[in-house]
Amino acid sequence: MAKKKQVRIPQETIRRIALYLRSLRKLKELKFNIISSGQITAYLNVSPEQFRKDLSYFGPVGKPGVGYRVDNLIHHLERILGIDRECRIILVGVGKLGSALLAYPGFLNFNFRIVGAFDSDKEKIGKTLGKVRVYDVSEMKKFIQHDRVQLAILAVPVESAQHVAEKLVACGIKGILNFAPVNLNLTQPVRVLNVDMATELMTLTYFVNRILAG
Amino acid sequence: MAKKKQVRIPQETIRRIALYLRSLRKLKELKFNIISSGQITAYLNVSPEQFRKDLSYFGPVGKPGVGYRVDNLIHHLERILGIDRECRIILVGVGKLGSALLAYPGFLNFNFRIVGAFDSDKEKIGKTLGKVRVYDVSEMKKFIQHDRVQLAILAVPVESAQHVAEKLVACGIKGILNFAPVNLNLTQPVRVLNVDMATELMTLTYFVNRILAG
DNA sequence: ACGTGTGAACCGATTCACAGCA
DNA sequence: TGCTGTGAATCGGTTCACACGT
Repeated sequence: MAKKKQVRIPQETIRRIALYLRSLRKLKELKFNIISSGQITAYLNVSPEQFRKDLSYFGPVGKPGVGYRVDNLIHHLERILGIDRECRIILVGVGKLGSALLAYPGFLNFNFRIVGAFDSDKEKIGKTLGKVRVYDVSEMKKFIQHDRVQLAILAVPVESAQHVAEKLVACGIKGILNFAPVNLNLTQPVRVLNVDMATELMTLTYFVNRILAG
Repeated sequence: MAKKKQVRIPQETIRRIALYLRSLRKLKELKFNIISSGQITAYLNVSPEQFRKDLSYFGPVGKPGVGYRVDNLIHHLERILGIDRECRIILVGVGKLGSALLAYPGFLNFNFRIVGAFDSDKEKIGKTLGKVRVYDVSEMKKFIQHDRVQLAILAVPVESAQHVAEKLVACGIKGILNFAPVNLNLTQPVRVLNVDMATELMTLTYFVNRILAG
């Protein structure tokens, strides 16, 4: 995955690439073979120039005067993101939200497989939700190391989030998708992405009030 | 809510203000009365300067040489975001994810109240989850207009998301928190915020591979 | 002619540096 | 002195404009 230049790649570029990929999958289903930057961005709130610029960080892939081969581009983007092979993930915290996430079909579509769920509630341990079995948190380390798991979804209550996150990092986890409404403080080289519904709603409220104010 | 200048306020500033608010609530619980920009940002991955700059868009609120009164600042930020009074929201799509969101306690903490849930499944209509009753989608308009609801959480399957979103806008909804993995195309003045778990995981995978590569 | 790829120009957000108040 | 508030400088990302390949 050779970066072309020493130029730093914006995080937003990566996020958009994930978006392009989702869109391309749909276009492929609809039997598109070749598409242009204008076609793919038409329904994405992204300009064609932005799309081409995003791709340019990773080297040429389209044909001037023609466009992009859909298959080719999908594979290219999957390689960039590192999801061209199966990514094993674990889920910690099998409450209401955690259970819902276990059933979320979107993950498998993109080569993510939840290999285990973990909780400290004896009631839940041993059960199987969807196709995923729930284990005791004390078994996390074994799992993470045996299956070379890099990513964890954290869906525990806010009180235990920091503690569990530290434990995950100690077990070797490199990326955390955090659903707990708290800022995790971790020193190790871990990447954390927060998904915070309440914060999103507050942001939305602000902008809605702006719309209504004119 | 007088904006001080004609300067456009960055969206990230608004998102961070929501973050500050969450943090301040916690500090208040811990009996802090006065805090400085350094104290509040210490655990937030935000610099004190950034914090002060963010606040500066909305006029002075702290005391030089002293800091900020926690109570005062909380109220100030709530007013900025428009959540100083109760915000009524609805939820559409009572599947696994929708049900989990109904039970999410974080909303109420910030003055959001889900006044109704909607689904097209006759099995679900009439039931009460948590304290929220599930209604037929055909009753949405009545609700939205009667309760002056501005915000909707969209948790329907991806196939119906665009259709339902259009319906919501037609009913007068001004902001949508969209959990369906699709880019909604809406022309009216509506604000859409997307929460897409698969996209987040892909982004995370990219950065984790970067960490491991050095 | 058409559409990609990309350096350059532009624009907006963050960081810096400091004036001013308690 | 300590900390806020903010113009100015810097930095990074997006947009523009166009050279090049088909």
